[in-house]
Amino acid sequence: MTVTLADVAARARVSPATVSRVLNGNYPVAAATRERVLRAVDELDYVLNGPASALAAATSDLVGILVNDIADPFFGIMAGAVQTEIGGPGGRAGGERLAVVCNTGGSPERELTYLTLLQRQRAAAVVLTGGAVESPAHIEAMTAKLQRLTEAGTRVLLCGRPPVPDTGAIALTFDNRGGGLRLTQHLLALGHRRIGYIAGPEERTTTRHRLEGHHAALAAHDLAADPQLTLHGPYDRRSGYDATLELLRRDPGLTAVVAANDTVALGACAALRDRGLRIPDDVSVAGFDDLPFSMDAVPALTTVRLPLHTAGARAGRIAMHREDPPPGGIATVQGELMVRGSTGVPRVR
Amino acid sequence: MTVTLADVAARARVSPATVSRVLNGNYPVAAATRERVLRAVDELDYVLNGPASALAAATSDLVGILVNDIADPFFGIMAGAVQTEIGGPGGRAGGERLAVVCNTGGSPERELTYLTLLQRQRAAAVVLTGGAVESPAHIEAMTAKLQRLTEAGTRVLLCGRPPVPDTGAIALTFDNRGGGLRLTQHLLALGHRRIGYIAGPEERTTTRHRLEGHHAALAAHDLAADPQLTLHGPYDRRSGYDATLELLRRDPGLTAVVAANDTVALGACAALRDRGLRIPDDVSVAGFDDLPFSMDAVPALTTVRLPLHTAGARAGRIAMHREDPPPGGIATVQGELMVRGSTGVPRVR
DNA sequence: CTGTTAGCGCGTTCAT
DNA sequence: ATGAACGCGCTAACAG
Repeated sequence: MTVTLADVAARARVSPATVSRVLNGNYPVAAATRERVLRAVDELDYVLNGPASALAAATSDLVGILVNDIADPFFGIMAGAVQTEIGGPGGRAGGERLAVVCNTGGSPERELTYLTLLQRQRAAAVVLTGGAVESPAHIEAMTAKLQRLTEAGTRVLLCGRPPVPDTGAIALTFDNRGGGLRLTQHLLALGHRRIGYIAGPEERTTTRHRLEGHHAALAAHDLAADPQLTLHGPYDRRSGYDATLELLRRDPGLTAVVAANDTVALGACAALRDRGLRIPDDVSVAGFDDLPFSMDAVPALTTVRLPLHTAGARAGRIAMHREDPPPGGIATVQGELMVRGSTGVPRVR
Repeated sequence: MTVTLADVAARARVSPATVSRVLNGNYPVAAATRERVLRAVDELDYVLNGPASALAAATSDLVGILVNDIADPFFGIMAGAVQTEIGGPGGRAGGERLAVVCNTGGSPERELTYLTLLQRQRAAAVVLTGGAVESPAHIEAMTAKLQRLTEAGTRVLLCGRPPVPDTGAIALTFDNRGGGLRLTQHLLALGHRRIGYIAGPEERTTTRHRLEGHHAALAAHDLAADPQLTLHGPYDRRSGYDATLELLRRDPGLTAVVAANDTVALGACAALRDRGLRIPDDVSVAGFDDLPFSMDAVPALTTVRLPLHTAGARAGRIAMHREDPPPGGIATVQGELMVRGSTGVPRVR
């Protein structure tokens, strides 16, 4: 029924091994016979059997990419960058890798399950993006799983994620703490003192690090963070909207809101507008990530730009052994403070 | 080195066949022996070899999703919806499918190459999203390729894409024409007569259909489309920005701009603001798709909502045979006009 | 440079 | 309900 390598070999009057060599292009083959083989391939419309090939060669051309939410450009940009670098379709043969993008939805269980699935596929590499859940149980399970993967020869990259010690995983970590620090420094320098903070989901590294930066900036001004002015929520618009209303309720004298990311910040802006407050005249707003839409917000969003594309591309190259891993297997990637129209000096009262 | 099914069998003191049966859960196995097997699996940390399994069973648990740009939420939302429905990680065994998201970048060649790669992996299903390139050569190549795939037992879904006749592919098509029609009708009803149109890339079905709707609405008012007021460009902010400036140059009396999609519309808004024009007082702006950020634009964007999530989810279910295909294998999905603040009556001059 | 020979690890008959 | 044996389609030695 379906055409196999043997069929091609028969038609080209060569051995199956020769066909395999032509297709993989790893061994020398006479130009004439190669031509015959390729012609036979075309004539028969032959398509290599991936699973069989992977089984025999004990390798695979699959690369896994784990993301929290594929619909969020934060992850889409990184995933896209990884994919362009792992050697997507280009020339006729070889080196063509398929990216398996796995949506964990932020669930630790699904994260582990997907890793098992990728291990099952004998993936060539796995790139984990976004923050990690910090529960001890999950950390332990992840450590074991990543160990198993690297031992099996799968290259493991952590992109925008803290290192996982003793696993052989290579980490390109975002400096969320530093970014959060500079952002709040900026607000403090403008004169803000009563700053609301809409944090991300609890028990996640990204949330904690950004918040730590915020606290560090406050501490440098001898200010303590008011626990009443810190709310947690998911990375969506709704969270920013609701949290902002709640913050205003708790402290109507608020002059600035720092959001977990740009999407949340957009929700915050909407809530402020609905309350009749002007940005930044009445309340300043800051985001994080600098997603593409942030510069088109009105006013444009002050935020911390993360080099998502660059980091993803680098992760992809390292995964494919086309670039050396950073010394010690760990690199910290800095964010850049982007001051735009959504932040200004606090109103005088 | 690596643990195989035989190792598990030995430890559980059963035959490899029994282990296989336990793992796949398709044949009756005594509860006691099943327990022994599962214990052995855990103790040995056994992970099934996907390629070997796929080779022997001649099936795969991979599902391909083709998108133009994974960083664009338009595609991210659909891809995420497909993925939730194809049976991601859930219970212990079986039914766990991996979504292979392939970024074509809008290139016909890469689209075909990815399809070959997926065919090579013997993918269980393939979902193609977004518009199609309309060149005769590509249509012919696609027809052949999709035929080949469906013949090989791969379920092919077109999500937000026109049908490809004679291929067995199931199509859930967006009514881009109707959406474009209603959008321009809305502007005409407001009194606009000089409307600029920033179309998507040329030679694509989505671009053509939305434009056709625009023209149909104009024709219904006995208006002809001014070719000078239609510009083509990619689906990005920059295109909207540049095209808007060019449109204003060609016709400073313009009262409305219709954009290929919301992202382009955001660029258009930015250009208008930079020119000192108010929205919608001086110029109305309309987008398409209703991506999440569109309601947070200032003013909120008038646009056509496409049920991206719903359509993706349905495509996923049909792909997995969990829902019947539409009659004739073709369904048209309507968009909904969302009138918001970015459109209003034209200025009086 | 090319053909021959063995598996890769698993699913699936066929027996029992 | 379980075991034995074969083959899925391909790659990787090893000859020649």
